[in-house]
Amino acid sequence: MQSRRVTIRDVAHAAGVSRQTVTRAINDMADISRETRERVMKTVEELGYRPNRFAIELSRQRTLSVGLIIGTFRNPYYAQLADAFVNELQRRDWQLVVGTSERGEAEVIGAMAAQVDAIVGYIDQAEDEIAATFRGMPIIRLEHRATTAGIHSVELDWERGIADMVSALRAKGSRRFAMIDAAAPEPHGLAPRRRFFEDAVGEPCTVVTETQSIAGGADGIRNLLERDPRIDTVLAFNDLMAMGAVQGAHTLGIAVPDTIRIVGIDGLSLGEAVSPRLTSLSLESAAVAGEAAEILAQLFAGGPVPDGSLTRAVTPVVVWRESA
Amino acid sequence: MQSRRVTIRDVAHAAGVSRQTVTRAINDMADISRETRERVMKTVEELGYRPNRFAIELSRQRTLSVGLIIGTFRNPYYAQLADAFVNELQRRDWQLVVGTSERGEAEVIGAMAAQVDAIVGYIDQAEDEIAATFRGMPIIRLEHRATTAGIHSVELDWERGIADMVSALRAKGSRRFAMIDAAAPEPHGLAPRRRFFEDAVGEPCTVVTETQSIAGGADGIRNLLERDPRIDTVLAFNDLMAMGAVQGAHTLGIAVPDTIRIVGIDGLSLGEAVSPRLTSLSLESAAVAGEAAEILAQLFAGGPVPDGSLTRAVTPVVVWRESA
DNA sequence: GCGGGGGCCGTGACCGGTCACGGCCGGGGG
DNA sequence: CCCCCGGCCGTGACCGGTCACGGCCCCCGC
Repeated sequence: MQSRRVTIRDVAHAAGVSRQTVTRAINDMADISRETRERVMKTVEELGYRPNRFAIELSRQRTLSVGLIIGTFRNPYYAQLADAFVNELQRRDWQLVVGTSERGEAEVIGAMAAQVDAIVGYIDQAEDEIAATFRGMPIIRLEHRATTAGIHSVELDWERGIADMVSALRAKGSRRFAMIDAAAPEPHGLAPRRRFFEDAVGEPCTVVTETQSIAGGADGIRNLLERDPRIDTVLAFNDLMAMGAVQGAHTLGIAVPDTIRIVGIDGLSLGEAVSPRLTSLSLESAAVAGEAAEILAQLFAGGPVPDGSLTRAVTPVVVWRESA
Repeated sequence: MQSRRVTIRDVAHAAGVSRQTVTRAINDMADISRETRERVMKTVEELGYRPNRFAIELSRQRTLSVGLIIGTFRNPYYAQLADAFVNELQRRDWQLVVGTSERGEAEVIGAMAAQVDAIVGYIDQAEDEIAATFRGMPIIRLEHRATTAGIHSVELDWERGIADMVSALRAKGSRRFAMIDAAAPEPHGLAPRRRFFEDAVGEPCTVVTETQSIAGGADGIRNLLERDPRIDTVLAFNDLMAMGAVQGAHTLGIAVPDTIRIVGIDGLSLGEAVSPRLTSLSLESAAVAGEAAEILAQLFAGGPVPDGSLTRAVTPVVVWRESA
């Protein structure tokens, strides 16, 4: 392991050429003869030269890394979202640096701000505060529409997604709806799930509140059935709870989806692995990542960006599998 | 949105001082009066100045970002590993950029190499090939011991971990062991699971092979019991399959862990959420991340690094919950 | 009155690349 | 024979910060 990094000057000296010629060789540029290029490349090889990324970016002024802020990878939804972003950004040759808001969102964003060209993710802090702290830094908020100039967003159209789901369920014969809500909603204002569900169903429906876990889902369906045995369709707060619910139904000897339909929210691919395979209102992480990337591209292009907020919406759509 | 980035020179000019004074103000350095500092900071605020990270790193020569290569976030184990790395690196003020080897490991590593100061992760490529391509770049292989000079590793001591697990199980009364193996082992040579399990058990035990999913786990326990009804302990290839197995046992009316003990492999926190809570041979992702970080620190320190490979081992340890 | 030290600030070089430009040389057309 | 052009290569400036150093001024002590 060499003590000091070998620079382009070292290579140039060793190969008996100028720095510029080394650059030409490395970057496949014109104005260099075949043999010179080969000689330089051989020298590069021998010296183990790796160009300094900071120097490159400094002179090229090209932008390429975006920070993603999520809650935690231990939540499968966030993991899947991260997966979507990796794929999307990888496709565009951008780098993804991830941060977890577990130990202080502000700190993480701050540390990240020095390293990335844009930040996208689940952000709780007051928008105006963020906008003030990181003026000039492109920021995209996920799930909720941004209301502050300079902060953009890709929002989820809960209202339409849930309404579509309910009417599709009705078409399949659902009549008595119920919901297993989560006890302590995460700070990101996940309330819309329940609100729009009740709106779409029209009449007030039975709702129980349980802990966000598989066990909570199992408890949920039991409590639900206790209150109203004629329920034929259950929406769970998320896929994990929905999985618990189908498991609970199974224990209770209730056929899913024949006597009771169960649908989750998230659209986790994990839902493919259970039996019956879980039907779920997908939060479309791939689409979210795609739209975010589009906004980013627009911002990076440096073209005429309205001084307000760029917003794109994706509507959740149910992926029909077996449980409903 | 300003058309061009505002630089330190702009700030200096606007505040009527030199660049160096601006630096002093920004970085809380000495040799600057209170009032000058305040004036400069106000100018910074007004102009929306953000220092260029590339310029900073170029002149400071500090290293700070490491790339993590995993299979996919859709595999909960990788997600948990990523989580552990985010936490570990965040603690050390290093940045984490992640890459997924789904669409071409070589491409991802290549793209990453230009952006990070070290690479750690699950790597399949021939080691010597990698070493040749990225000489000088610190590389840490996960799970498997590196055999090529210049490539380091933190390996999993499957042998000891599994042996300890088996003897602990024996102490609890287990006598007839069985295993639900995975049909198509991932390329990373996951074979050790079965091999060391059979070694530890001593006598040949019943093994069935199923698909890597919850449903596969359920099938597995059914098939296992068909072959040998007296089985009292089952090891599943991973936690997902183990969850399927306990679910399947439940369906069959078999008490877990009373008549049959079930343990998974991974140590997913997801196992906390099911009922009964899953006992699992934890792959200790936090420890793995920690050891990797230690190696990284040693490498970055620039001290005397042996020309061979740095290797640390972590032994899987079972987290006892309810299923065994 | 003079030397020295500390507070405060500015200048030039440098980090490691890239870019714009200019020079040299050989060959072909007028 | 001259000129021009294209292939090939090198030089200086620059990207936007930081670092080492030096200068100025004021105050204090002898």
